[in-house]
Amino acid sequence: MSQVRVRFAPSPTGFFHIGSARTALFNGLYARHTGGKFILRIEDTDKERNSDAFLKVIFDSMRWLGMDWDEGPEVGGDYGPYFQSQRTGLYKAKLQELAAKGRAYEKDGAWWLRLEGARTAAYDEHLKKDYEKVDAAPMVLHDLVRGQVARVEDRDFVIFRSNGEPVFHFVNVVDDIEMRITHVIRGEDHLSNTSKHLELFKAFGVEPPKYAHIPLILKTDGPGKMSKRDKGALIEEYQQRRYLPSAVRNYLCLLGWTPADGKEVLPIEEIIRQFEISAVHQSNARFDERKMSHVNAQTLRNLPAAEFAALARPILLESKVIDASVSDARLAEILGIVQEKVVSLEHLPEFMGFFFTADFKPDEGAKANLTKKGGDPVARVRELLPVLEAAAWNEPALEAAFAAVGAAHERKPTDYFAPVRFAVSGQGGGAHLLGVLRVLGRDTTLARLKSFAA
RNA sequence: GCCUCCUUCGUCUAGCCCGGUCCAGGACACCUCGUUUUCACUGAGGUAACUGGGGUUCGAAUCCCCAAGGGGGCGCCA
Repeated sequence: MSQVRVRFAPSPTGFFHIGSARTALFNGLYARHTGGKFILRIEDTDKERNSDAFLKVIFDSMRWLGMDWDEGPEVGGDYGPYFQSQRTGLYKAKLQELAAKGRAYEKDGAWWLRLEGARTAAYDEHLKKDYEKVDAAPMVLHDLVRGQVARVEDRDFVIFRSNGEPVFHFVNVVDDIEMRITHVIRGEDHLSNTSKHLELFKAFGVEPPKYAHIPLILKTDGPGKMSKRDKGALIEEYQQRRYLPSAVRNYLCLLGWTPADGKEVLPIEEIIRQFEISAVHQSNARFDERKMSHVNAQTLRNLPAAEFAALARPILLESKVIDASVSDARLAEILGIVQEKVVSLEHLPEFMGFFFTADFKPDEGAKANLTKKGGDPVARVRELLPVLEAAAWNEPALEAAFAAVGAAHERKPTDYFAPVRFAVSGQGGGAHLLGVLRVLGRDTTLARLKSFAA
């Protein structure tokens, strides 16, 4: 079989929707899996609804997600131009081709595709109007995901508007032919359009590509598919919230497809290796922000330390937690104990800000919890202070100090943990406490404890 | 109204094609417990599902039919 050629064909009419991202992703995965080509084509035939700003959103989002295209805008290719607005001549020529065959005709200023079959008058309950029903043969689709799906297209449809512009169904098919597309992977919302497309391929006398209609992403709760107004529906939201693009991509793969080996958090190379269209699910999936967040956290913790640091530094700079004077070595030391606990880059500044300033904002909830377990927190810190002052500043010694003070006052060593954490960080949770004290350093730790106990 | 797709824990799903190994496995979330480390960590447990009804069969989550529910489409939008 010849080389696989798939395309993602968005219309720059809005934001980059999570469903679009996944469609693009599945196309890209299939291209990479098979060693084929991934083509980006911009469907901007409707001038009323297009904008250059939206175009940039598509490019930025796709690149952010690591979905680079082999042919298309900004990269070129042998089958361009890749903007449908620049292919008008081609569409007109193809329309003439159908007209010459007697398969297209003009009516009310628009051009229509003429279906083959006997005609009768009928009434459409939905549109509340009469129409000419065509007794056409069913179009049988052998969908790679859904199997055989037959549907009858029973009336002629518009392929060129009266304003001279071609409609979606027409350009979509013409370009798939001209661009030598071998597989069309798209959302299930296009399933019932496919009979129109198959009629067009038939009219052109061209063998249609293989189709794969993938399930849709539904709202977390409530009826219907994700709409752009739903929380979490737009890729830019994840960029703003510091999600790792690889984690977003990973989660999106899990919506509609399952890795054969059952591992859910896995690198893109492994996803590409395992990805099969035949394994794509048939049923729609509900979007789950919490699971996505979990995938993000897992991915974050699995990052090599250097990579984590490279991501963390600009975020900490931007939030003014650190300035440029903080050395890589110092940052690495802190990040070393933070990475295993933090769940998102978004929360990194508040999670580790106390390492750089004593002027942190105490967590009121944590403060309220202090007295619950260990009694009076100030008393605990006072008991502990002299022992810590005498201790060597490494984790085993610090652990021994907590144990000693606990034994001396007939308390559990852990009764001292929460007060100490709160005193040095203002928080109720966070990185491993002994590590925090070690990295914070003897002087800073003791100073904050004294200040707390004063 | 018509066309079409889908239907396993709250959610994402494995199993279904090739019926018995499934009183249905995993993950997220939730709950409980654990550690001389509190915790946004980690470990161990737990609650929780084959939409319903017929049929085929010795035997059905798995095959067939019907119903119900959900999704999508029905535009000179894409």
